[in-house]
This record gives sequence, structure tokens and C-alpha cells, in this order.
Amino acid sequence: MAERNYKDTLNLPRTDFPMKANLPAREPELLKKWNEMGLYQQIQKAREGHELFVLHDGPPFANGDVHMGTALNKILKDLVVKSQTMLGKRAPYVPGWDCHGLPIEYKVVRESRDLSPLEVRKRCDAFARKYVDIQRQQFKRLGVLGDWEHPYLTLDPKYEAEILRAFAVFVEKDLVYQSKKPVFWSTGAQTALAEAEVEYQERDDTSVYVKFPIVGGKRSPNASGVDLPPNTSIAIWTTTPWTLPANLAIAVDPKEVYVVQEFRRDGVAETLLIADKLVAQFCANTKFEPTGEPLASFPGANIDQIKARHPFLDREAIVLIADFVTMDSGTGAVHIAPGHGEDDYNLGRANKLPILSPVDDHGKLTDEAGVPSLTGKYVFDANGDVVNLLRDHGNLLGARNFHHSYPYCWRSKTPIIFRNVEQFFIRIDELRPRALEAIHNEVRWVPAWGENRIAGTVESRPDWVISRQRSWGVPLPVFYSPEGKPILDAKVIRKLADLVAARGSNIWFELSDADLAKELGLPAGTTKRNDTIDVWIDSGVSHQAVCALHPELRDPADMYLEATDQHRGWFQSSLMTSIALKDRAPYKICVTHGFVVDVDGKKISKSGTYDKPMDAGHFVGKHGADLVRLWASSIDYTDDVPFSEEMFTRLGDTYRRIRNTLRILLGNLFDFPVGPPEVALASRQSSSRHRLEADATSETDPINLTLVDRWILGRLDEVIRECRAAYEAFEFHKVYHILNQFCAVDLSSLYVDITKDRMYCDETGSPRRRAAQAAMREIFTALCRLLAPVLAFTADEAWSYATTDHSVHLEEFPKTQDRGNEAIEQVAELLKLRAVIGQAIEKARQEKLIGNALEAAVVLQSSSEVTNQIDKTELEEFFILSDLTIEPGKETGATVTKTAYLKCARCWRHREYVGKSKTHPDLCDRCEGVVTKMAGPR
RNA sequence: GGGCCUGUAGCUCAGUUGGUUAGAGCAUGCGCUUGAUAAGCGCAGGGUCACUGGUUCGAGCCCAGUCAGGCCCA
Repeated sequence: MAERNYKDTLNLPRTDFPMKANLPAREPELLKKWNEMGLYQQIQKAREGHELFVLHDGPPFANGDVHMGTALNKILKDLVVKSQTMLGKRAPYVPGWDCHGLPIEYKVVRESRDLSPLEVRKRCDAFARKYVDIQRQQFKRLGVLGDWEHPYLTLDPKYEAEILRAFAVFVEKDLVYQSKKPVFWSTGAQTALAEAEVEYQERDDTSVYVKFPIVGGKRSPNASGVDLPPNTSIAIWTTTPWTLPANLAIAVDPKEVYVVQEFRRDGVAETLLIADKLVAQFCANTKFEPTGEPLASFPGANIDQIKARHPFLDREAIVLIADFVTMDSGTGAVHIAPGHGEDDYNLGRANKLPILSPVDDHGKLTDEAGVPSLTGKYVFDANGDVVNLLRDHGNLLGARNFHHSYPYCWRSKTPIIFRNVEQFFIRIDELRPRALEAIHNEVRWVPAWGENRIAGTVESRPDWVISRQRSWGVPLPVFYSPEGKPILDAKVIRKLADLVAARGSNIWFELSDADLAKELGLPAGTTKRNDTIDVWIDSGVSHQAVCALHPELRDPADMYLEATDQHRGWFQSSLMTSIALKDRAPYKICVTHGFVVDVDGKKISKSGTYDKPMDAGHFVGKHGADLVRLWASSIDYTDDVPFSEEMFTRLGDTYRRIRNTLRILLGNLFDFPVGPPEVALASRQSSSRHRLEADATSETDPINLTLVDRWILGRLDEVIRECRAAYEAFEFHKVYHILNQFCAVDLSSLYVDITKDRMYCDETGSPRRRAAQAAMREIFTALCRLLAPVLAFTADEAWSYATTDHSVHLEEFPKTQDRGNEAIEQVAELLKLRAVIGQAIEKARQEKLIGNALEAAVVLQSSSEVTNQIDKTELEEFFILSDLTIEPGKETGATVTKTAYLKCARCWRHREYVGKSKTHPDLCDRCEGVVTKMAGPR
């Protein structure tokens, strides 16, 4: 006769919570539910009156799809917001977008040329709004909760007005000044260009070697006391002879060796100062020959501040040391025209040189150049004249054609020049000391080295150029008197702000000069220009425009959280404007994360050759948002953030392990009577969906926890404590590891495995079984809540199988119960013994002595006290064994033989009692009891 | 070229003030189970702690340099 099948007498786990997550399909359903119930609003309402935590969103640029880097940033923010909320705080999240700026304008202008500024602005506006909508959808899809229907946009008239009001304060505090700065200038389009609008073409130019005879200054600058020989000239080299009229200095490298050497060519001798390394190249290019040994040799630092005569103007050029001098080409002495180059400009400013740029909008030299014959000449046509001028003055050492790649205007296809343009600046020196003070004293930097980094950039940053010759931005509120003098007036700017708040900043472009002047009460004849404010001001004043004015927020914010490039970007612009406006930092904590890098640690370039998918949408569609969130939580974001398909495969394993752990807990709780008894009863009969709300009164019998129960609850306490601490410290990857470990080791391979016997085989209402269920219920509810910030969808889904009314996101994190750690210490001992037994059983298996571990008779030689303290039944349960004998001994060891006991047909354990019953010879004592009771009185 | 940072098993991370044989999870291999089953359990293998030198009785940890990578600047 076949063995009776006892399967239907077991309490096998039951749940509708699916094993297969199918996140890409399930998540949108949950999102819909959240949206319909107004989850974000419910959470805010539930937290009314609680301590406030403001994470202020750094606005992403409204341009393009959300890629993994942006997704990482938003998810990290969401982890902060969700975890702070569950720590009991009110953590509103108002997302924002940065809408003005070149990237959008560039795209718009490239599509259709020759638009008026107003038309450009209208199209940019539409473009930005389109991408705000696209990104909003994508962020929401990631499970990020926030006030998505009321984000802040820097193009909002009210926001724009705040930018202008901040500007008014800058003006009032005399932080704004006007000066000149060279920019890329298109002579064809008569406009300033951004780097992105520059394209490179090959072209031929005249390169010249020029001598600057040394005059006055320190004639014997050598530290070693060596005099420079008389009649020494400094040799320079340039490919833009037309900039020579604007020359004001010569730069040398302080560390490189320079020599003074006599050269000859066609019987003419020259004594030249030149970098040692470039003598040979100079000779090859000019046909000069060195004569004799160098007359002097010294590092460039030694000729700092000496002076040389300009090759054709009645002026001197000063020698300066600089770090950008290269030894690739030229002479090692670099011609400096502060009005015609970035390096030149910075060096000139640092040394208080004038910023000379004698060129007009069309690229024609002006009389400021000081050479009447050149006035009105297009710079590229003037090169030949300059060469002649040099030759006439006897200061031309050589001229030759030079083929190189040169920047061109993408629109007019004309060669670009560097040219001075009037710009407006903010005096950083006025703000720097307070900014540094705030950095060091008022802000917590996460990671800590952020302090160093931003301090470094603040220490070294030059004045802030805040004007742009662009259309897509907030108008630069500067007016010009009929005489052309700039008018910076805080009162007028505030009036303009009111006008912009009411009618939008397009008003600046829509109204004529006269009408605008009238609106603002400026004298007739006042004019405006179409410059705009640097977009870093836009986002940089969000602490005022958003945090200070939004009724739910607060200024200063508790936290800013951005990628590390923002140490120089938004963190700094926000700090500077906040110091200017409020004399304090706009944030209390600054968190930075690294950039997303490839599996090899290589950067993932957006424009480069990287061909693998990087859109967040790709991964959300393929794996689900919870997997992307799990990824974001699993890494240490303070470093570069690794990213690869393999990681997603691994994360999928982790995810399934966590999901299955939740599932088995739910399955084991299907009949646990909690809540009002009738509800428990009803749910038990109708479905495996049931309530898990704690309700102590429903438990009639006190629950007697066994060792493993006490242990797992002790572990849960540790897990809760560690997770809370990790969330409080914003160390999400610790949460990931803690919970992963807890699910995989403590629960799956230990607690759930160990308690299977009582869960399945004990009588339904047995105290041991109920004890395990009580523990599991507590674990399940705690686990869901601890997971909720990370697995925002899955935790809520699982939660819904245990409750009926509200989302897990309305909960707070579980609290520790301070259960003591006696059980943890005992189990730590038992785990050591377990390993010894495991090895012995494995050996027996390999020897084909046994198959299943339940077939083993184990004799354990224990040197541990714990085996005396714990009841043998509990030890057998813990080790999941049928037949265990303990022998106290000095050393720990285990021997395994095949047990002589018969196998219980119901619980599969080999027990002494099996075969001894008359009614149930195939059952053990425990199972016989259960089966008999189930049959009940007829 | 300068500033700030990073480099521990195939992957993601631990590694306390320097102190036994450097840990965990996942992955891999070999088994067991088929009552969590597109699951579960056990055992095992896997690391010159980027490299070189130094300080020390002793270095993954401290110091110097090199290499590789990232962000920012030039």
C-alpha cells in the first residue's frame, strides 16, 4: 500500500503575493493608485506639525531625457526625503527645473536661423516646457514622490522677478561693476559666441618671430647676480600678428630654463633671450645660427617684472611669469594681449594691466591701436601690414606661413577673434571671506572632503561674470543714459521686477526703449540692451525664490544634494548669492555624489563614443524602477558610481531574494489571527489576504518565544538600529547590505528554514507555531517599512497584502524594542557548532552514507556551555536534525552515521517513535497527535 | 599642468586607535531537496589589499613616489 499522503494536513504557506515581480507592468499600476489617492499630499498632511526637513532640489536643465546620472541624483534625493519622512519628519519635496541658458537657445537657433530675440525666446520657452513635462514623467516613473504639479521653474515670471530683486540687492550693496572681458566674437554675425557655437577649420596664417628689446626695469634680475648682456631682446612668436598692437606683456614659465644667446643670420647679429628648449626650433624656422656659448642661463622666474620695448609702439611690455607657457612651439616667451585671449586676460587682470582691445564689432582695428595706417582695417587683412611694420622697425626676426586649425563662427563661417566686450561682474572679493567662513563653520559636508574642495574653488575663483550676450535668459537690468553711461539703480530694478512678475520677462524685448523707460519712470532717451543674466544666478538664487517664499519650505534648507561638479557650480553660486543677500549659507548639509562610470571605471560620456544605453527609461522599462532604485541604494555614492548590465543581473538576484523573503513571511502568516477576530476568521476562509495590524488584545494566549524566535527578534532590533542609523547618516548602501544580509542569511537560510517544521507540521494553533508567526509578523512589518524608501513599489505592494487601507509610505520606521542580546550570543555559539555539523554531514553525504540531512544521526562533541543551557529539542530544531546526541568534550567535533530511526511520513524527520503507534505506525509522536486532533471527534 | 578624490575576491561593499590565518552577500563549482519550486538548503574554491619604496617588532590601515580612473580648473 502506498504511503498515505499527509500533505493536506500541513499548514503550507499561502499567499497571493506573486513570486514574479513583473515590475515594468506592476509599477505603473501602483503609480496610478498613488496618484489617485494623492499619496504625497497625504504624507504631508500626516506630518503636519512635525519637525521640518527641507531637501532643496537643485534644478536639472530642462533639456533631453533623464539618463542614469540624473536618475541617480533624483533617486538619492528621494531616498533622503522618504527616509527622513519615515524617521518622523515632515520632508516636503518641491522639484524644480533650470530653464534658461545656452544649450536650449543653441538648439532652437540651430533649427531656424535669423529669428528675432523675442521669437527665439518664445521657442526656447516652449522647448523648456516640453522637456519639463518629459522629465517630470520620467522622474515620477522612478517612484520619486514630490509636489510634481507645482514645481519651480526658473522661467516662471515670479521666479524671474526674484532673480531681478536679488540683482537689485547686489547693486545696492555695490557688488556689481562693469568691466571688459574678451569673448569669442563673430565678426560676421557681430555677436558673442559660446564655445558650443564654435567650429574649427584649417587655415593658413602668417606666424612671426618678433623681438622686444629689453629696456629699464630690473636689468640684473638674476638671483645668481648675472647681468643680462646689453642689447638683449626677448624673442616672442605669434600666429596672430594683428594682436600685437594690443600687446602689453610677455609671459614666461618660472621654472623653465631661459638662455641669452647671440645669433647670426646673413651677417646680422642678434642677442636674444629665449627658452633653452626652443632654441633649435627657432633656428630651424628663422635660419638664425647660434654663435658661441649662451651668454647667460637662468630660470624664467629670474626675469619676472623686467621690461621690454614694444616692437613698433612707444610703449613697454612687462615680463610676467605664468603657468600656461608651453615648450611645444614658439620661444617660451609668450606675447600677451589681455584683450584678445583668455589666458592673456586672466594674467592681465591679475597684474592690473589694462584690457586693451582696439577692434570694433566688425573686426576692424580702431585708432586705439595707435597705428593710424591700420585704423579701419579688418584684422585678418592687417596681418601683412603688421609684418611690414615690424620689418620697418627692425624687430622682425622671421615670418612664415603657418597652417593650423582655427575657430570659425558656425553661422557666418567667418574666423573668430577674441575681443573685449563690456561685461558686468560681481565682486567676489567682497564675499569671499564670509563665504569661506560659512563653508568651514556653518555647513556639514558629506563626504567631508567636500569642504576642502569647495573652499579651494572659492579661494581661487575670479570675479563672477554675470552678463551674457544671449537672448534666452532674464534680461540684465542695466539701462544706458542718452550719453551711453550705464545706469545701475536698485529702485528701477525692483520696479522692473514687479513688471516682470506681472507680465513676464519678455516685456523687456517687447517694449521699445521709450515705452520701457516710461513704464519705469526713467528719463526719455534712456536705452536698454539685450544682454541677459548668467543662468548660474538663476539657479543660484533659488534659496530665495523657492525656499524662502514657498509656504512649506524654509530658508536655509537642510540639505542640497548634487553631483560633485556642483562644488564649483550650484553649491558655489548659491553660497555666493546667499552670502550677498543674507550673509549666511543657504544650506546646512551639502551632500555630493560621484558620476556614473562604466564597469571599467571609465567615464560614460554623453556625447562621446559610448554606445550602450544610458537612458534611465531603458532600464526602467527592462527591469523596473525598483531595480534602478536598488542600484542607486547599493553603491557608495560618495565615490564614482559603477554601472553595468552585470550589476543589474546581480541586483536582480538580490531583489528576488528580498521579494521571496517577503513572500514566504506572508505565506506563513496566512492564518495568523490578528486584528478583530472576525476579520481574521473571514480572511482566513475567503482568501490568504489578511490583516497584520498589531492588536495585542486579539492574542488570547501569551506567546512563549523559543530561542530562535528571541534570537531573530534580537537580530531584527539590531537591523532596525543599524538601518535607522544608516538612513540618518544618508549611508544608503549600508541599508542595502544590512537588509540583504538579513533576508538572505538570518531569515532565509536560518530562521525561515529552521521554523519550517513547526510552521508546516505543528498543529495550526500550537504555541510554538503562533510564536513564530508573531515574530514573523513583526519582522514582515518592520522589513517592509525599512525597505520602503529603497524598494518604493515592492514594499508598498507587499504591505498591501497585509493591510487594507494605507500605503507603507505613510508609516514611520519601526523602533527598536531593546530585547537584550542573550539569545544573539547563544545563537552565535550555536552557529559555530552548526558549521561543524554541516561539514560532517557534507562528508557523510559524499561518502553516500546519507542523502538528506534528516537521515543523519549526529553525535556532537561540544566544548560549549550553550549545549547545556539549551534544551535538546530546541537544538535539534536549530540544527534541523532528526537525531542528535550531545557529548560534552574539550574539543568541538561531530560524527555522522545513518540514523536507525524510521522516517515520519508527515514531517519527514526520522524519529524514535515512528513505527510504535498502532493507529499511525508511519508517524512520529508529534504528527500523530496533530493528525488525531484534526480528525477530531466524529 | 594644477586642485579635490578614488583604487580590498568576477560584482557590490565591510575591515574600529597599525596587532592572529583580510570578512560578508551575490556570482561560480559540487551536492541535497522538490512541502518558499521560474523557489529553498548545505559544502567548497576564489584575494601579492593597484604598484614601488619607507617608518615600525608588526602595515590593507601611517609616509613618499609611481600607475590607473573620476570631477573641477588651466
